[in-house]
Amino acid sequence: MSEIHVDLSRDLCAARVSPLANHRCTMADVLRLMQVPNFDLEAAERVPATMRRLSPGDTLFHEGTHAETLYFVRGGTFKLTCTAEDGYEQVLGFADVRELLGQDALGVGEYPSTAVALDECSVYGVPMRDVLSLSQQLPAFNAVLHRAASLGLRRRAQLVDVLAAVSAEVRLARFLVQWSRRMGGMGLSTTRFHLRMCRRDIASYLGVAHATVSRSFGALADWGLLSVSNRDVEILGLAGLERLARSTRRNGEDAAEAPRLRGMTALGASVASPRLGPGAGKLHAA
Amino acid sequence: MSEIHVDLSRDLCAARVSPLANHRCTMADVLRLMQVPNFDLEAAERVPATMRRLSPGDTLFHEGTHAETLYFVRGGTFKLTCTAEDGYEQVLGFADVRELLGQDALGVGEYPSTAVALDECSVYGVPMRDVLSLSQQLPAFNAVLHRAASLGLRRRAQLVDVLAAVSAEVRLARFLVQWSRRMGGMGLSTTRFHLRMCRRDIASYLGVAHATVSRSFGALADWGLLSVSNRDVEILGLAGLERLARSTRRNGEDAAEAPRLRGMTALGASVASPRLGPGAGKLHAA
DNA sequence: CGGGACGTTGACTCAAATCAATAACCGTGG
DNA sequence: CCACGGTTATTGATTTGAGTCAACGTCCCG
Repeated sequence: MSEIHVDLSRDLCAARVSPLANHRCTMADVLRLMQVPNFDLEAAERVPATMRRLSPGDTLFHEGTHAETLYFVRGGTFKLTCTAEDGYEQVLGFADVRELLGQDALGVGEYPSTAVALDECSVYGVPMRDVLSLSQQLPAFNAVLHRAASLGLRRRAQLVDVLAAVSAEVRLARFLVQWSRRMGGMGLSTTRFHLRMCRRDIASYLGVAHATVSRSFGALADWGLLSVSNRDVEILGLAGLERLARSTRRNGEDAAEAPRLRGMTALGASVASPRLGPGAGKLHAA
Repeated sequence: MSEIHVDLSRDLCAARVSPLANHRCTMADVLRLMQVPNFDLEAAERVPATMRRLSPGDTLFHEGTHAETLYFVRGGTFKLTCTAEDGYEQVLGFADVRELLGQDALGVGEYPSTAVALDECSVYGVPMRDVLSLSQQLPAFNAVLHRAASLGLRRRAQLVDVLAAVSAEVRLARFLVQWSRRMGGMGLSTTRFHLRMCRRDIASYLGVAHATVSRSFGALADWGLLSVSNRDVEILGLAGLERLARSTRRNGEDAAEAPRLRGMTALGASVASPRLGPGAGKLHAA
């Protein structure tokens, strides 16, 4: 409700700054972005495409609207959601550089989800109705589409993987491991990063209440696996976090249970006094 | 553990009956199966493909093995799973006629999931390494692939939808509604059907304990929404079931119990007292 | 310096996991 | 035909993890 209001105002704001600013570019830019090794440069440059910038909170497309454009994320991070009719917003995932947005609309004609920019973003756009014919004309583009489809399917499997975990801590651990790998894949640090989404979004992605996300972060910090300050995360024990993430059904005890009731002396145990107010073992205290 | 043993023995058994029985056929058969309206028949008939039959329990491909073939389900139902290293098996979904199996392996070269036949099945197979070039040569095939990718993405979203539900009853309701629609899409009854999978598989798909699935079936039966005997389900109140499936976070009670049900009077609405004791509306009890 | 969104923490309650026993089902074979 | 083991399904008793509600602290932006 109030979120929708915010979205709209943000949209208007962005529209003022750059009113539907679709800069012209070509398919060659798109293929370069997608790191296609070699392709028919001349042909690609004859195919027009668009480029668009978005600010945090801007909506790239809304669930249910007619799908006119297939997008390629050039930079920034998007949040993909789908909204139940009672207003509950389920986060389906996050997309960053080189991911496709709107591919799941190819068959149906309207977007089944909403894409919202989480930070400064830019995308390339290709008209949806040209996609099929273009994929015939440009084999390189076709390959990109198929690879992206395969990757998209596995991205969704990741979400399933997270939601399938029993405990909230394990879900969060899996999410963080995924995020860490994603950061690594982009050449960034796998142990220190800034989460672009708010707790509520994480909670929705994990399928838990947002209060539980806070508690789980606290638990992971207590176990010495990470330190967290707001959206800045530093993973202290990546191996331990991965082990925890791997745990299923009640055998998570190997990785997690020991510290819980005991004073957790085994792990390094920098948790002198458990409740010292906000951030006993937190980052921002240092 | 024991399941693996069973799978292997079944595989061997099937291998005895029809040892790798890949019947020859052509791409034209595949395109006909996929209901492509018009295509280059001559060209399609020049492209070889294979057909294979499977019995219940047979494994079409194992997670992690080299992906040689893209499959098109010709008949029957498959279970898609992925197995954690500790042996826990997460059911990712079910596939029936006209769905693609192995498309998520296109980019990586090995299957990220396992496909097991739940009943008598048959599939067409197309060599994975030919898929890209074939999609260039046969626009109809290319269109099929893109449509399937889009549909596959939305199938996964369905699973997310189920796992995102708060209560076990709502999850089961969503699953049953999905299954009902799927049956309807195949021209079968939307209200009476036979589930091909065991409770354990349903539980894994729903992300709950298998005992909870039983209880949820019981609850739905108590509420007069369906009757169930083993794997045979009859939906008595499809509208009510859909309303229950739609409910989220805490307002599920509105949908499940008295208040909201008044909207759908025609159904009998025999939901007087929530606690009626076991087996109030069961089929086999009558 | 508010105001509003975001984040953390506590208390309470309840739905569901777990453990466990029983009962139905099914193919096999005496 | 029924007896038999194995798998699958239901149901009960008990415990606990996490949802909900609510209060408070924090950050940021106008």
